[in-house]
Amino acid sequence: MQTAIEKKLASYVSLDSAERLTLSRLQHHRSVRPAGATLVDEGQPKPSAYILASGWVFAYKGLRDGSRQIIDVQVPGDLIGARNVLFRTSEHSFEALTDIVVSEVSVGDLFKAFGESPRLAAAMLWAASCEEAMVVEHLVDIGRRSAIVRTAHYLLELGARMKLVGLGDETGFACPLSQFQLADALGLTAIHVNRMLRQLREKKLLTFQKGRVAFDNLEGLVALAEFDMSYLDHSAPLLDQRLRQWGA
Amino acid sequence: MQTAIEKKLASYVSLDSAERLTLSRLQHHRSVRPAGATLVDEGQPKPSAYILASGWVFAYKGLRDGSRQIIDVQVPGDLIGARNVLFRTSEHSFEALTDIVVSEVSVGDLFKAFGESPRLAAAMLWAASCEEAMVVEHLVDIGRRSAIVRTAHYLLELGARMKLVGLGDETGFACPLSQFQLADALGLTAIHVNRMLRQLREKKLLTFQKGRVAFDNLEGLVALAEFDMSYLDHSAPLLDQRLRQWGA
DNA sequence: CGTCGGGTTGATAACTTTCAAATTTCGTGG
DNA sequence: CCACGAAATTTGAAAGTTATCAACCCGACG
Repeated sequence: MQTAIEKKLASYVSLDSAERLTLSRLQHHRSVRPAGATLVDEGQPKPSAYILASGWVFAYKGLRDGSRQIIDVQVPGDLIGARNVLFRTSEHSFEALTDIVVSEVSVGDLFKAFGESPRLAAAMLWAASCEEAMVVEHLVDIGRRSAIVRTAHYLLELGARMKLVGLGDETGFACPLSQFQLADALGLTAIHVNRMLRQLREKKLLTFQKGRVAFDNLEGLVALAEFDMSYLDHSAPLLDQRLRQWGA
Repeated sequence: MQTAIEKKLASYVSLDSAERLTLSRLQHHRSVRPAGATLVDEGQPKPSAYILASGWVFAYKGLRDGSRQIIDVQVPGDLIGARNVLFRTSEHSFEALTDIVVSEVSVGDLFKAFGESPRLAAAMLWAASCEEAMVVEHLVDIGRRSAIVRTAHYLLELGARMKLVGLGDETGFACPLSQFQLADALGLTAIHVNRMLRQLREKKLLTFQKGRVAFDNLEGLVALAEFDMSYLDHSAPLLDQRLRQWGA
């Protein structure tokens, strides 16, 4: 069976069997963590990354006053800690939102894999670059969009990402975030998130209940949120073209 | 004379004369742009990056309703477009805030330089990673800090960055941002920024007037903003240690 | 001299949080 | 299977923060 990351990367570039083997070797050190487990703690150097096979993880930064800001959430197929591993100690913590299955990947193995397959490296860097684009989009979300638009936009983005790994479609997806966690991601209060969700429900745009986000009116939702998913699109053709340019 | 980027990178790792030569070769294609010029426009692929030699640039994303969010600002010594160049079309626009001097760097030259000197590559990736950490910090700023704390925090960060390239000290720095632009960076209204600046002035913490930010009471300011500059610290020792680990 | 882009200020409106409490959901032990 | 308690969701009312609207000031510039 195809793991989430294999599915995702395959949608970026076509990988041959040697590359697929390299990728699957990266996922050897599997482990299971319970919901609530801390993967990487703020401030501690952690010279390994994780590939998330199943479940959700989120990266957050805690503030002195006890509040916190969720930077981004990782869904199956995402690389965890890619940014922090290479050159910096971790600036933020990672916590499992659900029970998860992760593969620990050491920096050495990652580099070795990159050396064996430039195409694989390109696909993974592309994925990392998409995740960074999402952080930027998140910044815009929080900085300049009203609470309701922000909420809609964020849930649409999550839906698009889940669809990319086959865990969601245009009708919705399973979302384990509590309203408190959603609030920490959106820079709002849980209470206000609740009201925004009610508004969205009353407008018959989306329903978020019992751990599932249902897009009741996807078109209307996209219009409300000004959602433009180009920042996380596949663009396999573009990536392939770039690779050819560089002779990889 | 040392350019800003040379000064900055030298503070990360010690570069030998060959590496310094490589770095200076990257800065051959100098050009001057007037304030207000657009370097990279949203949505257009742009297969080159820029090294900013002097002046300020900012990256922003415009929204349909005419408002915009400034993602980050680049000060002398920063690499512009590093993120977008390698694998993605540009998600946001770059605009010169002042008259600037930039060196255009093609992807090819960049890769070649990286091949010639792993230490140089590490230093530049480190710098890029610091810039990313600043975006994350910016996200936390906007998401979870009050307007006044946010304003103080942001100006402190800019001050720290300017100090890194020798353009500022603990008394303050020259800051060409208008209150409108500061507002677009902070996710606030220019009017509200004005009030926050007044409050900071009345508390004798900082004065922002005539294009200069003066830290009237740096200690108090750091306390108010909960400013912890570790996310953009030098850490030359750490980087050197990592390099040795990898045998570079 | 008049205009124009910033900056400054006040009054009012809108949005979001805070506080308080009721209701529902869900896991656990009886 | 039911009861219980903890956690999450939901709602209302009041308070606080930030945006909007409307002026006015000021220095730069043609």
